Amino acid sequence: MSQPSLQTASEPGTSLLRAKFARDVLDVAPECLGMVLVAHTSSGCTSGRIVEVEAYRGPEDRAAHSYGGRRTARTEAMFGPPGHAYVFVIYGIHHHVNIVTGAVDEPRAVLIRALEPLTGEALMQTRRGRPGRVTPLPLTELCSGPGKLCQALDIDRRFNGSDLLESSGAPVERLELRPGCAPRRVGTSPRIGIDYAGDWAGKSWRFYDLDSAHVSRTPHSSRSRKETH
DNA sequence: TGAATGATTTACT
DNA sequence: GTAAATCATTCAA
Repeated sequence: MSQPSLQTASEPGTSLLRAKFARDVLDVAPECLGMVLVAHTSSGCTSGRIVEVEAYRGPEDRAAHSYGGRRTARTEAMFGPPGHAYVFVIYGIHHHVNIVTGAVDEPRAVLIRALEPLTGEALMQTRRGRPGRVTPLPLTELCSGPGKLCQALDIDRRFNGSDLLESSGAPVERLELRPGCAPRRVGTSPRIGIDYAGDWAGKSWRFYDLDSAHVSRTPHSSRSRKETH
């Protein structure tokens, strides 16, 4: 435990922060809680604090797209350097965004499942609004799911493979990950929507801020918890 | 070339 | 509680 946490990383460049993401995805995932995801797009800037994530652990994890080392056009970004984005489409409708972890050729990643909106709430409402809806969505419904937050922040595959840690010289449209404030208490649970993965579905590789009202769902009887300080 | 399948969300009963 | 929406991606042929 001699390594500083993601939250306290301060550096002129990005090499130190990137080194954090080069570690095992199971160590990195809970430390992503509290970090801030910022989306700079042509229509404006939106951001949110990460309050829920899941770890997908490369070739041995049957729930991961890279299970068995499957390296395809879709999963290519997961084999790239840590600190980059892996964005994919699910159900032909929704986008999901991950933070690539581990060394190059280790296809492991942290799925971002929920955010607490910080900036650009009006823009999020516009993007998340459905035709016919008159009243705005509750704040807790804007980014409380992996598909919802991608819609709110206008994240799609144009960000696939992009560097989340390098902001200088970046294109106008970019995704950025910044250090933030770690949660007081971290809850764990099995991952959502991967029942097909057999024994791997039982692993408690979902991590969330126990004190946040912005998680995608609060487990009915989750007793697993751990204090962070 | 074609069939099967989702790391989901939303609306509806 | 159940079901529809909707298509990129994968894999078999």
